Amino acid sequence: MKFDSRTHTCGELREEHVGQSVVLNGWVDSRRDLGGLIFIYLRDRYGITQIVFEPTVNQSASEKGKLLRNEFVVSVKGKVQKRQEGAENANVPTGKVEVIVEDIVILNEAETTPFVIKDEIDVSEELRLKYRYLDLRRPRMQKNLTLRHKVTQITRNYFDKYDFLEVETPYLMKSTPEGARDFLVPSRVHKGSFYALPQSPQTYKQLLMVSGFDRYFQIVKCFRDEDLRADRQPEFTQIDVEMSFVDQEDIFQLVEGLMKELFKEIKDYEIEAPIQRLPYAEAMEKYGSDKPDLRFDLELKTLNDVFAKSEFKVFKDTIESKGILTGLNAENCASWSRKQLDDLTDYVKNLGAGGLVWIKVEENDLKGPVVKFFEEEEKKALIEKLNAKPGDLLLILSGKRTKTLNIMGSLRLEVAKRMELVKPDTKPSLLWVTDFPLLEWDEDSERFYAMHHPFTSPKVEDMDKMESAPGEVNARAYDLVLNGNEIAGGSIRIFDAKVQAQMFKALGISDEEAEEKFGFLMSAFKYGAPPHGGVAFGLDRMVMLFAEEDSIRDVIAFPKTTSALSLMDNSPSQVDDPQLKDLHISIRNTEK
RNA sequence: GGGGUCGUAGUUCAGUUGGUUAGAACGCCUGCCUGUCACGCAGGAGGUCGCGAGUUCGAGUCUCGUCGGCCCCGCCA
Repeated sequence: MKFDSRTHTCGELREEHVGQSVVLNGWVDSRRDLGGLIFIYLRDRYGITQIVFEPTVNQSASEKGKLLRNEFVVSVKGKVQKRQEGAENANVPTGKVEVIVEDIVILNEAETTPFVIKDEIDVSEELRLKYRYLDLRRPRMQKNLTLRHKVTQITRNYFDKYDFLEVETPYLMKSTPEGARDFLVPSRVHKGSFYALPQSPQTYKQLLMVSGFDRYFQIVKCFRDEDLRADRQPEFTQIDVEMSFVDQEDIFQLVEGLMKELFKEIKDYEIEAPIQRLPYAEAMEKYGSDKPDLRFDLELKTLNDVFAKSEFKVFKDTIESKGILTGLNAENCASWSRKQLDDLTDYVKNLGAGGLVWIKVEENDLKGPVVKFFEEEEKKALIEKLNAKPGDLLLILSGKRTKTLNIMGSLRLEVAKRMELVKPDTKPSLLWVTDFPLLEWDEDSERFYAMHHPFTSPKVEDMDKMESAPGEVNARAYDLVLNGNEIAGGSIRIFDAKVQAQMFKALGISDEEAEEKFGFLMSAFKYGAPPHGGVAFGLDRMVMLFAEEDSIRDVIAFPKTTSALSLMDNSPSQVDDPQLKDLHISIRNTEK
């Protein structure tokens, strides 16, 4: 059904329309004024169509055509005609036809835009963000937002198909002590009190389970007041899901089904099912990451055994202090120059490593600054362990276990990038990382923090260690990883008030505090809470990966800069004193 | 909070050792042009070198500060 005066869009006309009278509306994308004859590319979100002004057809229309400039908004009426022999344009889907203009209305003029509305243009992101409404006219951005829409539509249909209800949860809620910094909203009615914007609807969706809405989902904004990154914005969108009477396997099935549909519909790609799984401990040791990119191997090997008796001081100290020696084999990279190796060394040093040991494998020997400290046996064992052959480059890091593995994980990605291991036709890698530790020790505050969140259920078999050895307890938590990006995470939740109390205790949260902050949840659990669990997807990241963009900013209509500013509307901004007064707020003097 | 990097015409950039009037391409404006599609040709306009101090006879260039973009560490249950 048509809702406006257009008969067709600018992406629609083909040879079959030749002879038809049409009305097109759109923006002037470009003009080629040949004097008498004028060609205009007319653009809307569906495509581009060439319209032609010929003085002999309509003198006054042609005169108006002369006035057109880029980004003018026009409505044209005319006849579709086949383009002349040799004048077709194969680069445009509508390239075999054109519209000969009989009448034109200039709906609006446009000043010269700060940048040309074209995909190929090279313009700073700063300017794109300032004039976001113009940036969004570019086909690339239109494509990205269309893709985003498609992902949410597929998602809604998928969950609807399986009886999930989309329920909206509040954006104004109670501030929580754990987790990210909250965005606060001052209460006008209640002097000195604040709402917080949700970091996620976690507690609400659990309460919905208690209420008997056994299958819930919501595509929902979440807010975290932390520093930004290419893949982190202060407000972002989650596909939030929760189910009752389920275990981990059920969630895996559900998610797999959704991923299958998304990949099929969007990339026309059949994912390999079941999605492979990797326990957290193994992911860390083999790939130095809890979200490993498995599009390539480059597996890390722990070398403590190889150098158990080493006299090389760095290795010896590491082994004595129960640290880790981890190495990887960059195959056929022995030809890397001294400068390249220095760059790699700087790379790991910037991440906090003491240094980088590099060894080039030659026909009959190893070569590198520290090889002289190695015994023959060690060399042999090293070659065997890393499966090294002449021409390979071996990289070794040593130090505290977790930190060193993390740095090695980053180095692994850097090396893969330099080796160009990911090619355009490389298959995507989807995997579940499972068996996360429940708790994480924080050196600074000398207490445990929940690795996932404080409502995550411990593994049944680890339950007895909750008091004796909380650091060794694993969680019924899982992350979905796509090409080295965490795109979803979830867990089976605690649904027993007693276990929840144990958890708060392990976190060093007093009964009083637990009651004050989460009393409503604890209380709800007393009235018949079903076992439940769920998952939440980072929609922005997922769309970013499908769109093959490097930043989630490119799949968000109006994103913030890395300093959390909106360059378009200049927010955040100061507000008038009366407004503050209403909210019982005064600004502290922060002058230096 | 910290590290890196960038900021010069509308845009993307060049600008030598600190030295005459800060350049190019694209865009824009004017004229010519009836088959262009990166149209072509001829001409023209357009600059607070992010901002503020300092050094110097002289600063786009050196120093310090500051604002902003991007990437990363910390942070992100």
